[in-house]
Amino acid sequence: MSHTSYRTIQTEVLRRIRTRVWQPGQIIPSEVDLAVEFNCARATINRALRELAETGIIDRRRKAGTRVSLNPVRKATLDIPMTRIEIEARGLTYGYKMLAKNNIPAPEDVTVRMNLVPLQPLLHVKCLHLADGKPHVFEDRWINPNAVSNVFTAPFETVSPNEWLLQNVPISGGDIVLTAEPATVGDAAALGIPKGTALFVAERRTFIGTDTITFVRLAYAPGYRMTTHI
Amino acid sequence: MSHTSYRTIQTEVLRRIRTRVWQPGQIIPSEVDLAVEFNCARATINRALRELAETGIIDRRRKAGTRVSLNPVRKATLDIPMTRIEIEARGLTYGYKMLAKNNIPAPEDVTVRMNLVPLQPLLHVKCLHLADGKPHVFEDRWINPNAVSNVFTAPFETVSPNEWLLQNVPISGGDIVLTAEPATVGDAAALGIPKGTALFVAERRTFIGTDTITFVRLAYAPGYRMTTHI
DNA sequence: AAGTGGTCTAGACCACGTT
DNA sequence: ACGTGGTCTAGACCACTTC
Repeated sequence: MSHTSYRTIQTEVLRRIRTRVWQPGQIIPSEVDLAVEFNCARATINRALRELAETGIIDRRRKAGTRVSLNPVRKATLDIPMTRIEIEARGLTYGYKMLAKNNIPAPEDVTVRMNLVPLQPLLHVKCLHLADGKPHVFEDRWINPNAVSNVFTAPFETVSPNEWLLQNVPISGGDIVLTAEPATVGDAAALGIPKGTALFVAERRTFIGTDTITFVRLAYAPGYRMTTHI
Repeated sequence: MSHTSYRTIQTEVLRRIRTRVWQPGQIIPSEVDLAVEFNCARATINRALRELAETGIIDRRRKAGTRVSLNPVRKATLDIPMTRIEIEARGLTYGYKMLAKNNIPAPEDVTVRMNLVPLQPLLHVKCLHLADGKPHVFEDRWINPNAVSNVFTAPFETVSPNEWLLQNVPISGGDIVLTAEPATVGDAAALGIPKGTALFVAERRTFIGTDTITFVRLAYAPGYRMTTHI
């Protein structure tokens, strides 16, 4: 009996859950018991179960023990690569075009989302990412110059804000909102589609500590699919 | 010097990356070196770095060492709860209504997506989830009776297919596609909106081993936001 | 009070990939 | 060949929560 890896244990635990040997809501044996059964160290059991708990398959609480999740909140992981990488990965040619760059007071809905004082001047950049020459996503971005002191030196004419920021700004966190919206006049013009077309839109905020670095709205050309697996 | 936890190490590593002490693409010290520096066991360093690698912050390869990721593929985790839970969590009253149930040959696009032979009879269920009495999401689902033998006994008149399947079918995996689509005639009728309205749509496949259990298209009422954080 | 998971240690061997 | 991360062990102490 050698090589009782944590992966082996995960597989067996999943099998028991799938085949209803361990039913939803039911408690499963403790780490110590499982270590005896699988003839391995408790740390190995711990790693196996800890990872399963992270995916929502089981619930663990001290003293209360480990249970098969009644409501397996399926956790899906979205990979959000840089647009250029995403396009090149499909074997298409990436293109980039800056449409506008201004330092202007931001509208209220933007300053609210960014937790900034109203009418604060922000760097506003609009640009377009292309795949094989066709519009792929229209980017409308606001950048807080107070959080990115050297942003005015950035060559957004040739480098997309996302790539420049990734290389030049430390990031501590962010959030993403995914919606479907009818194309605005601006979306329609940039993507070359009729106004009102159903668009997949991602809005992303990025923080460093408590400061908002940037807020970006990405409007994807019709037909875009965001995929993930469980 | 006690209590050098893996979280402490993660925080310090992130600080060094954020402050450019360790720059993108640059190699960082080995686990052994870091264990000496932080005065802790290598296993502790390993756990700290392994978790950071899972989030895409750093890249690790045997022999090659650990590097600050050049292209930090941001991994966002989507929580996909049952619709009832999602609605109740907002303090709204959940409602459910089955609209149709048939055992009929599936259209080709469905059988293709499900890896089944064309025209195979499948259980087709349409239903509506409501929040405070208003349509929240329209569900159009196909279920493979060969993978779910007792599906014809399921009381879909009162229990949503998702909840019944979760309790009665072992699941091994699946995938999700998120898109924006104009409302079809069917979407419009079910959700009480004009045809062509931009809708957020999730299509989900669920497998047990190599068999497809179910394919579902979820069309969310306008205004729906799927949120996540990094 | 007691049981369970959470974490840490010191050491070991192995797998992989660079050299 | 050799250095790095990947994993496992046996033991320990701690933190939390239920009883």
